[in-house]
Amino acid sequence: MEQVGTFSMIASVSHPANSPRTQPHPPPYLARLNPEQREAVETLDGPLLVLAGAGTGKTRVLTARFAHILLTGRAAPSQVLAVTFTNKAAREMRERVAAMLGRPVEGLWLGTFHALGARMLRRHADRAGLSSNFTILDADDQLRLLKQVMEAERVDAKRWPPPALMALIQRWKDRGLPPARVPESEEPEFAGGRTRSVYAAYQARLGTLNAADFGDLLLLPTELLRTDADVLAQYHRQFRYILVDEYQDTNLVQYLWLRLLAQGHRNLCCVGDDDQSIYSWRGAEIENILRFEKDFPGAKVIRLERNYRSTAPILAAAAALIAHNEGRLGKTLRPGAETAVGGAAGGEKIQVVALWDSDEEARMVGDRAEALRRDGESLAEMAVLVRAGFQTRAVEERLITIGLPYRVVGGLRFYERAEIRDALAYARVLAQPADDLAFERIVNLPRRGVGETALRAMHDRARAEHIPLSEAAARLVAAGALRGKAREGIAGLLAGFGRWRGQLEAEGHVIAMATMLDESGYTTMWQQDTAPDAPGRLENLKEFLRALAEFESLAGFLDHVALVMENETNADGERISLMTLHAAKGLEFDTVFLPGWEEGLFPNQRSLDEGGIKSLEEERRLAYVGLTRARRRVVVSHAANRRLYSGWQSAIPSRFLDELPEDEIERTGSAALGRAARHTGPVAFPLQVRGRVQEAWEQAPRPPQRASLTVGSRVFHEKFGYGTVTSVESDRLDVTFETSGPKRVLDRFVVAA
DNA sequence: TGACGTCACTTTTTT
DNA sequence: AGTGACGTCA
Repeated sequence: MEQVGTFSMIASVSHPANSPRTQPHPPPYLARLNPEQREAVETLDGPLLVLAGAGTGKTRVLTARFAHILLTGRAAPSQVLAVTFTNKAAREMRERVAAMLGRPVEGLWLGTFHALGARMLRRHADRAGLSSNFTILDADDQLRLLKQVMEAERVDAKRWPPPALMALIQRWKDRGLPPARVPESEEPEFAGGRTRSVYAAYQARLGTLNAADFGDLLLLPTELLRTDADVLAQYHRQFRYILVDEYQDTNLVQYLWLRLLAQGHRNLCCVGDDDQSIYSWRGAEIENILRFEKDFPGAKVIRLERNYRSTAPILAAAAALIAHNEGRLGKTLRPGAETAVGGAAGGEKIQVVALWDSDEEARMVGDRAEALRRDGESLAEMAVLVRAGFQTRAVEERLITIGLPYRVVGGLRFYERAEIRDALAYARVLAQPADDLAFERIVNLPRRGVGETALRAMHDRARAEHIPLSEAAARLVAAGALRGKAREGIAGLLAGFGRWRGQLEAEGHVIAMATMLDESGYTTMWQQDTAPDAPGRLENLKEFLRALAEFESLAGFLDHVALVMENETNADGERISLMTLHAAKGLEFDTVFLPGWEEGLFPNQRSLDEGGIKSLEEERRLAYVGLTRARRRVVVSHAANRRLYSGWQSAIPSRFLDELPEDEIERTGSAALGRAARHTGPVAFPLQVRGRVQEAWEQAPRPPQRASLTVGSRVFHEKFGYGTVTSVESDRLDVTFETSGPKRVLDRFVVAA
């Protein structure tokens, strides 16, 4: 995009008129908007909700609005608060705003909820009982800390799984509840009714460690704004305009934080799409967006419904699907004036492919992707979007076999690998000797003969004298309280940290870090490791140092790591993308494959068990997100049998398939033709049975004496072989198979033996 | 302290 | 099937 203005424009634009609409020649960033978009950009005063459907130009509106605020002189960059959900979105907005203004913008409060929360918390750390260089703990550290606290509080970790308690605490934090505010009535039947005291102890422990967990980054600032009128007033003065992206994904504490900040000027603009709310499991409350007009009286609501991304059949299918949801604000996507490809009338139908098993499904995806590439389509414009991460594996294997380049997005993340976390722990101890969690991780890594006994001694001493672990270790060494290897090992490590800190001062963080990894023996440990992945880990460590070198200080780097847990997107070469539906939100591709549309998997059974109808609606929104990622072509598929753990599981087609409009889809597939099709080759046959795959399924070999199947019946299943029925529940049978163990199958897939 | 065997569990999604 | 937690043994 060409540069549209500079700050020299500000003067000329801001003075003469408050309403830019009255100007004869609107600036280019306004001219290219449709009327609704333009209204969303120009409605600056008061609360505003922009309901932006998929592909309706949401990002364009947000950035144009941002630029508009600055260019009309309504506010300086530092007076606008812009919140996104992901780091990627924040980066994008920053770049686009800079492009519109024609230069980089300094002093912006633009970032993710967590990054901005952290920034605020560092400013006022003392008021939250922390010092400003507090450590941000990741999920792993949180859990380890909680386990320690549970032990100290004598809560049996065997009976009460720590992850469950962690989830409980996080949920409280998501709702803006510090320990003191959790009502007694919410004490669950868990941990012997002591969850709240464990929570309190956990928070206290965080305080002594000078650490905050992810939830605290929002909880503590919100608590601060709530209780400290001075701080609140300070931010009211500062933030004249507030912009929020993906509002449908906010949780309660994020809502409270925003509401407190918005009380000042009431210029709050939230952009979101209730049909794309897919994070309730993480505490997001779709009610936030549904309630907006009540929460902010006098709010204006603008709907963006013109979709410039997808073909008409895709939009029709998505609209029909999402119409099955009850709790919606209501909004229908329709093709925009100049629909990208195919025009409003044209466009390929949605393809629904029925396969025999997940292997065949993977083959279908690979073959079709390959065929499309032969026709000249770019692999970079194709994506396979799945419900659950494990589904990518089958596809990956197939893509490797046929040699089609792919990348898994959001799979294993760089900063979660063991060697990187180890290196980070070293870095943390270097930066903050009091970081007990990090110290504990590396004190015996590589092995230094520090076992349970030595560790316990350190813990005891630390607790008794209220000092960090590393300090306790030093005193134990000095007092000669440790023996043999442990003593030497710890003494050597502590001496090392002394040197490395000196080096940090003198020669900078990169040199110090590299020396530390070498001298501590950590690098050597991997060099001597004969495991096949050891060289790769060493390579990762080098990459770690490269990443470190891009930051000015160790502290800056550590913050980045905690908050920007992204995997480096090495966008080298053309690759088809594999990712979960969640990870795909906000992206778009020409061709989208949606495998695994089966009951139990999608909609996901576990999700349904937990949340009932609400969860079903969320699953449906996930399907909606999947469909609307596609510009030109969607291939949905489902398999009758899926590899699960070590064995196979049979499944029936997803109910979502029945919710797609028959006119917009084309059903093909080999599954319904049964065994014969599998032996005649990979060709996909159109079903002849009135296009209804469901009916074709029912034509599959069916036991004539179906009704006679009872507990104890001996049956035969195509995939699992012989077995005995252990229970019958309408058309579902539990069968213990002789070779593959107990399975739940549909009666139509077995015959009496 | 560390090596080895057994066992249960996994697969929903992640800032 | 692959993994991690846990117990037993040298």
